[in-house]
Order: sequence, then C-alpha cells, then structure tokens
Amino acid sequence: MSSPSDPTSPARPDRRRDILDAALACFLEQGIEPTTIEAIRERCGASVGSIYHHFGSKDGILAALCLRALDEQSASMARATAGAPTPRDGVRGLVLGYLDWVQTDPIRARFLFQARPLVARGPRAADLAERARQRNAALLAWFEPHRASGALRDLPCEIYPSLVIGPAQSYSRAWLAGGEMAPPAVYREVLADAAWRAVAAPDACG
Amino acid sequence: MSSPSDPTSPARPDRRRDILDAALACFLEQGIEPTTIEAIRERCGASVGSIYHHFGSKDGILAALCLRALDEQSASMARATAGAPTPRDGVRGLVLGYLDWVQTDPIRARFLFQARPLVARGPRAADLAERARQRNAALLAWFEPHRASGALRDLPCEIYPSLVIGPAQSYSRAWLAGGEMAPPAVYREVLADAAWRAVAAPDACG
DNA sequence: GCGGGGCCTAGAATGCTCTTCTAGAATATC
DNA sequence: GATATTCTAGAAGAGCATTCTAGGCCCCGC
Repeated sequence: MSSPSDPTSPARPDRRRDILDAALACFLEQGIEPTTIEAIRERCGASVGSIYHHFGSKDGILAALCLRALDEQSASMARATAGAPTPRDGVRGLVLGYLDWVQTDPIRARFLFQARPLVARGPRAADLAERARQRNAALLAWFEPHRASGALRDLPCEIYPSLVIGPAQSYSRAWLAGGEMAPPAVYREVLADAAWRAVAAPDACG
Repeated sequence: MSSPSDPTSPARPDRRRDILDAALACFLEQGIEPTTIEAIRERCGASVGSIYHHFGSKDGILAALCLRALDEQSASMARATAGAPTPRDGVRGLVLGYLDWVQTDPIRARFLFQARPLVARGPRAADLAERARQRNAALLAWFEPHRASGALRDLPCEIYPSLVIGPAQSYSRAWLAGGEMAPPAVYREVLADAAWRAVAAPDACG
C-alpha cells in the first residue's frame, strides 16, 4: 500500500518511538493487561517481529514507558526544589512538584500507578529498582545536610521521604482511582504544610 | 488414587477454603501472574471444574483473597481505635493498627499491595470499590465529630485519611519492596506522632 | 560502481494458559 | 426412597505472547 522505500518520507525516522506512542495510547484506552501486541501493531503499522526486535517483550514496552514517566516525575520534583532558599521551601517544593506532575497529566500519572507494580514484578524489575535507588539516594542526599544543621527533626534519613510525599501520594492515588474527590491542586497548600510540619525541627513548627 | 467417596474423611469439609489456601500459597511462592490454575489445582487436589465453579475465574480467587486481607487490615485498625479516650489516641491508633497489621504478617501485606491494583482493574473491581467505599465512609464518620469539636484542624474530611496513614503506607510499601530499610515497627512512634501533628488543631500541636 | 555484512522488518507457526462445556457423583430435602 | 440441587471432573476450545526463518534496506570498503 504505502511506499516503504520512499526516502523522501520522514515519517519513519524512529520506528521505536512509533511503537512506544502506540503502546501508551492502547494502554491508556483499554488498560494494560487487555492490550494485545496485535492491537499495538495495528495502531502503529509495525510488524510483530519489529516490536519484539526493539523491546523483547510486552513487559519491555511497559518498562520503557514506565521509566520515562518516572523520569518526568523526578524532573518535576527536582525543578521545584532547585535553588530553594530554605529547607522549608525545599520540602514544600518536593510536594508541590509531585502534585504538579500529577495534575499536569493525570492520565499518565494513573498509568504510572498501574504500570509500576507490574514492571516491579516483571523481567525488567532490576532496571526499575536501580532507577528508584538513584532517585532515593538523591533525596536522602538532599535531606542529610539539613538534618545535620538542625533544621529538620533528628530522624534517620530513610523515613523522610515517606513523611514528606506519603500523604500527597496517597491522596493522588485515591483521586486517580476515580472517587468523588476534589483534585489534588485544591490541597496543594494543605499537603505542603503538612509535609513541612512532619519533618521540621520542633522549634520551627510554627 | 485417593478415595474421594470416603465419608469418614473430615479433611474436605470445605473445598472452597482448600482452594483459597492453595492459591494464596502459590501466589506468595511464585508471584500472582506466574501462578497458573493448574498449579493451584495440583496443590489442593481439586479439579479445574471445581475451581471455576467456586470462583468463576482466576481474578475471582484473587478478589476473594484480597477482600479477606483488606478486612483483616480494617479490623486491626478498628481494634486500635476502638475506645480511644481522646482524638489523639484515635489518630495514633489508626497508624499503629495499620503498622501492626503489616508487621504481623508482612508476606500477606506484600500480597495485598500486589493484588489490590490487579483486582481494581479486573472484573471484580466493583466489589473492591464498594468495600473501599464503606471503609472510607467509616473513617470519615470517625473524623467528622472531632473536626466539628475543634480538636482537629479545620479541613475537608476527605483529606484526613491521606494525611494520617499516607506516610505509614508509603514507608510500609518501600520496606516490603525489599530495600535495606528498618522494619516499620522501628518508626511506630515517629509515624504516629507525625500523623497527629498533621491533623491536630494548631493550639494542640505540642 | 559494486559486493558483502549488519540492522531492521515481516508474518506465519508454536506452545502455553485461561476458560467453557458436558456429564456424572454426592448430598440434602420431602 | 426419589428427586432436585450442588459439587466435581477432565477433556475440548480459543486467544494470546513469543519464537523463528526468510528477506529487504543501508552503509562501508574495495
């Protein structure tokens, strides 16, 4: 039908990206498990062989999309803390950056909530774990100096991330699950304040 | 091989329970997705037909186990708040009850974290949603009078659950995922205090 | 120009798993 | 003691992820 040998067509510079985009669209429309390789193939025009050449398995496609979404999320949080003048602004920035990421593209956020546990149990679990480890290490490195300086409550660093983004994550998950709840943006300040209160040194509680 | 017609054997009073137990064991050993109906059948000695008669599908088995685990979790939290003399004790009890449930049977807790998203997307999603709705309504009903009396920060009730159990949930999830983290019991007091600080009225912050 | 090697694509064939179906046994009820 | 209901059984069916072998495209050395 088409002319695959036509060198003037720049429409196929990256088959790999075509497949990823088609897969994401299918996952969002029909859900992850119901999506078949055949459905992805139909949408992007690639062949089964091509898909498996690039990604190795359905889980490979999922992992690639998952890591990409996770990077975007980290970037949003990093932007919101970069250059924070005070520990308080930094902690609030983590929460606000997270909530902004959710609100910017709720569909993709919902996808990540669904895809991550699947990837974490699949063959690409190691890739995901490594990425998560890096992200966590960066967080801990950010907290440590503030803890040492006395600005933060004197707790083991490993508990900080949960205290700070746990509530935001919990509310976002519940909202994306489709209850009749207000969007997270409504509680930006509430969640950011709560995060700071949770980790701030007692004398800075106000 | 065996004598299924032997009426003296009281070992099969409840085929349904046998199947559930076998399925849970398989899910814990091999993971949920890799477990096949055939594996469950082998372990409990039932037939394929029997399994489908009782549960309708693999997802049906998962949903039954998931709801059971969720009920146990709710029960643990309810026990810890029942008869709490003050709002502070009630809020702390919610967190401690949750953490106790995780610590009592971490394997089963990990199973619930894995199974719940799968059930939430499967054919039994409605059952799970209904149970979650009931549980949430009970929580909100518990919070409301304390909010009205001024013991709690004046916030919409829908945000309370995330503020209270979000951090405990987040830390438990990370711990169960297998990092090199201290068990949640170590942070019982930290998490319970943080929960109370998050929702306590400002003048009761100390 | 031209021949060869590596990367990419193709689509049919394979094997595994969930699910369904029909028949038959056990048990409770009247 | 007969019948209706519930439970069990195992083979047959259908759909899907994955593998395999063959062939096309493009670039590099000659």
